[in-house]
Amino acid sequence: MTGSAAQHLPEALLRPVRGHHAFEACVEQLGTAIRLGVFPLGSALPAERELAARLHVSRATLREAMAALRQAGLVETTRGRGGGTVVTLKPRTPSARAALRVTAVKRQDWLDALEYRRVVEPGAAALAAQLELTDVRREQLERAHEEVAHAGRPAPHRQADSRFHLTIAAMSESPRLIEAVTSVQSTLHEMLLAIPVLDTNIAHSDRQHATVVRAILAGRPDRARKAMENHCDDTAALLRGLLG
Amino acid sequence: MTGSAAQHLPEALLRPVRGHHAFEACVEQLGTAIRLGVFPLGSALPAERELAARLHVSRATLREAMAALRQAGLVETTRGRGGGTVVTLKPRTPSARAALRVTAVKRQDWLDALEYRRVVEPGAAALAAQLELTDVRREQLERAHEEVAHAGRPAPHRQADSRFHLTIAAMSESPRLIEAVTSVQSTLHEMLLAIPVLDTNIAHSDRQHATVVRAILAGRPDRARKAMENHCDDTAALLRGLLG
DNA sequence: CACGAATGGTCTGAGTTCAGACCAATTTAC
DNA sequence: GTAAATTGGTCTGAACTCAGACCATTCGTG
Repeated sequence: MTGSAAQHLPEALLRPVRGHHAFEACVEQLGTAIRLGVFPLGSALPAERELAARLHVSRATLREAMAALRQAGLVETTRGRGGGTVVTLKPRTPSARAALRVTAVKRQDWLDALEYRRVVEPGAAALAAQLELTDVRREQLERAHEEVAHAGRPAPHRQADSRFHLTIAAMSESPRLIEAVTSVQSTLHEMLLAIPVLDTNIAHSDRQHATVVRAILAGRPDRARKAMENHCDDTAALLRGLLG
Repeated sequence: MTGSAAQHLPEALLRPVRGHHAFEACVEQLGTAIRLGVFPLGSALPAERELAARLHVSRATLREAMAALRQAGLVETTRGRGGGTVVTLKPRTPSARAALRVTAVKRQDWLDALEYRRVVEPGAAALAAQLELTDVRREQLERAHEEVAHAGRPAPHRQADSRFHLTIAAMSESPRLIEAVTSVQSTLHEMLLAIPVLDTNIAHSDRQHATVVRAILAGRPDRARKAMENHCDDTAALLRGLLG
């Protein structure tokens, strides 16, 4: 028996091979993107055929998802050339009531997301700082940062914050990291809807954003990572506190 | 137009909603686990009903996957009580010939995996070091480490190395990190099959493993992370060199 | 030996997903 | 104003996946 030491591994490793049905996954991904502000209010989603191709899903399945989003009031659709599907969802304001329904499993998942975030977001920031960014990219980053500072409170600010973090992830140019940050921001967004955070922290948070941006633009990976770690730590401490 | 700055995000963010069909995903996950040594030669897989439940897949689908693994010679199955499915695959020795078929896309994916690894594995090591490990866990870690040092060359050593890294990930107790490390080790394994590495590096690698283990057992997160970063950097440099 | 328990093997009917062709509405180009 | 292009809307038959019941084989227990 060569490998009895591996006894504990299958236990930890075997995980669901995929989450749920294809159309549910589409609803979730598109809904999340809309709520995070990747597709802001009034903007158009890609055409069905393109979207289906992007998500590796048949058009029929994608359309089921679109119907769900339409029914939920997130988007509206018009036909013909120049038509398409447009975002109609106004950013929601956090409500404390949702916090009551937090199960133990979800709580555990949220805490895990905070740990994970503190690994992947600083990693993405460091990677972004390490690359030679084009002028276009540098501008995108500065723009995303400005929008956070100038966004209204509280819902638009939340979306702008998500976009800021996702923009940094995109700068890393690592598909795996981009996916990791997207998934973690989605969970974070869910948490923040259930656990409203006070305005007081926003100024602090914005100062930390500025530090991260400076480090990335200056090409200082270690500094960028450290700055993002501080930011994640502070946010996490706040959320863990409110989670009890 | 509130969010024109987000123009670049959908481009980077929209990703396939799921990889492939369920049974292909099962084949991949189980095949990977077997090749990585999570299920060593001669060990038994969990019973079909349990595996199906674990992978969130119907038994019918799981059985299709099992049939594929059986046909590929990775496992053998016997019936009746005390029967089950047993691993028959001997660890493969790397062959240089496979390297010829590396497409540009795959090459890009491999390089991404190296970047990603350098983020998630040090993160997992730090998290593991930060937790209060039970005696059982400490022993599992030491055991996994010893096995790497004592494993035969080259294929069993490769498996033991995977198990070692996966063990550290499991110690982090973060489902997201465990999945990240599993996925990255799978890609790494694929790379190492195509790009054989010389024995010379193994001694160096083992010394780095020892440093990581010491830091984790001593409860020094920063030290553990740094040590794992060095290890990832050295492995990555080697592989990038051989990839050209 | 007989029975129970655990395992893989088989079957069925319903629901999901797919690829692709085709229809309908609308705007743009000429 | 007409034609082309682009978009969403609809339909079909095949393949995949599911849940669950039931069968066959083997081992341990009494």
